[in-house]
Amino acid sequence: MGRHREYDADKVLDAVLDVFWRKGFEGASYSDLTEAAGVERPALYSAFGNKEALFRRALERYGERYMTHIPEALALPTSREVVAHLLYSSLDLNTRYPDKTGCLGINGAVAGSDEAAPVRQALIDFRADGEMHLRERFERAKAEGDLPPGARPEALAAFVMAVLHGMALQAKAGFSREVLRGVADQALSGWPGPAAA
Amino acid sequence: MGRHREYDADKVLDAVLDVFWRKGFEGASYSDLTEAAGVERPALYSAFGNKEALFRRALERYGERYMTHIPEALALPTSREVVAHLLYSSLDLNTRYPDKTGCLGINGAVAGSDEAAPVRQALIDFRADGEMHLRERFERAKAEGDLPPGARPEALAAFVMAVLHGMALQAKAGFSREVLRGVADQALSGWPGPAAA
DNA sequence: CTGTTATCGTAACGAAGGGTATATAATTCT
DNA sequence: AGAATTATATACCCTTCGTTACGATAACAG
Repeated sequence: MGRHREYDADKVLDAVLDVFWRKGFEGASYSDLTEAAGVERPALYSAFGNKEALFRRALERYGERYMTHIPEALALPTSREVVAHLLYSSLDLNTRYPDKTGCLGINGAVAGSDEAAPVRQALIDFRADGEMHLRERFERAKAEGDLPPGARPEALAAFVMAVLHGMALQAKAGFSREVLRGVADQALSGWPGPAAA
Repeated sequence: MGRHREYDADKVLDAVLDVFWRKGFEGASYSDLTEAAGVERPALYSAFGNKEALFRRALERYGERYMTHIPEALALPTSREVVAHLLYSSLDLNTRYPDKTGCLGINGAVAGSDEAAPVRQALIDFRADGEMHLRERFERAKAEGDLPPGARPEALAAFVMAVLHGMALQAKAGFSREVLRGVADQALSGWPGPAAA
């Protein structure tokens, strides 16, 4: 019983996600969020909790809605294809929406006040999760002979993540798809093949 | 004539720089800055202007004090040496001070409120300046035959910057020197040599 | 219809943000 | 010494921040 909510909580979360994507956690004010969501302040609080909880929900949704290319990539047969898919699909995501370039996993928070430390840690964990899956995929590739015996899955995974994050920063800085494509190409050109010693 | 200032403006700027390095532009409050500098608020204003002007001065100083490895790298004889020096010396800088990891050029601001847009642009310009010098260096390398005729200096420069920035983010996230070394190694392993077609 | 329950909107809260007015202390010039 | 000038320090300004009380409104159960 009781009154029904007059807004669509999913749409609200999407609107909030967009704002966090553009402005990051600390850069997005509650007024920004409520205005974008078309909802009054107490509605956001009652539905999602405080700003940090709201951000975590938005990050979770980001993973579900926009990170679908990661499992897609990991399922490809060779490590080279995994990396290629990861690079080019991330490039696309980072530049697809002109009003929210880059990646929430990075834009959300890099540096900031001490109060926002838990949010930064959540983002670090978020990125570490992807890196872990990638490392495991490369370990498998190494075991399968798809990567040379001397390959270091941990280093390769960290390298791919570094390029992805670097590209995300560049996208946020306004770099064109073409330039980012050159970055991805170069990252891929040095990828170790199965034949190497 | 008039009273002498009781503090060392250079030391104050260094202290301010450290805070911005750790917390970024918007994450650093004026109280943080004055406390670290050991100086009252009006002193900062009278010496450097408002927060944005103070940040720009700090960024300028950062370039002078901490980016000395860039001209060093550019002066090396081959593009491979240039990149190697850039990667490993940046790695060192990004992890040298445990209390200010990463790079001010990135930590300073990635995303944030609309009010801070000029500061973000200043940082974008700051990074673009380094990339431009790198691209010019690679163009020279190409002309000298140090890079193959098919090499794309713009893409190579963007790639190196992407790796550098990705590593800076990883350093800020707490990655160890060893892992970052693996990233740099992999970035360098795919570098085009003079012999390629 | 009435009582209960949950949402809505207004309006406010205390805290912290960046930025200054002002009065005092220190130094130099005349 | 006295006037002019510059730095220091206290204390405050106004705005915005995240968060919440509270009364009005709407839906359901009996």
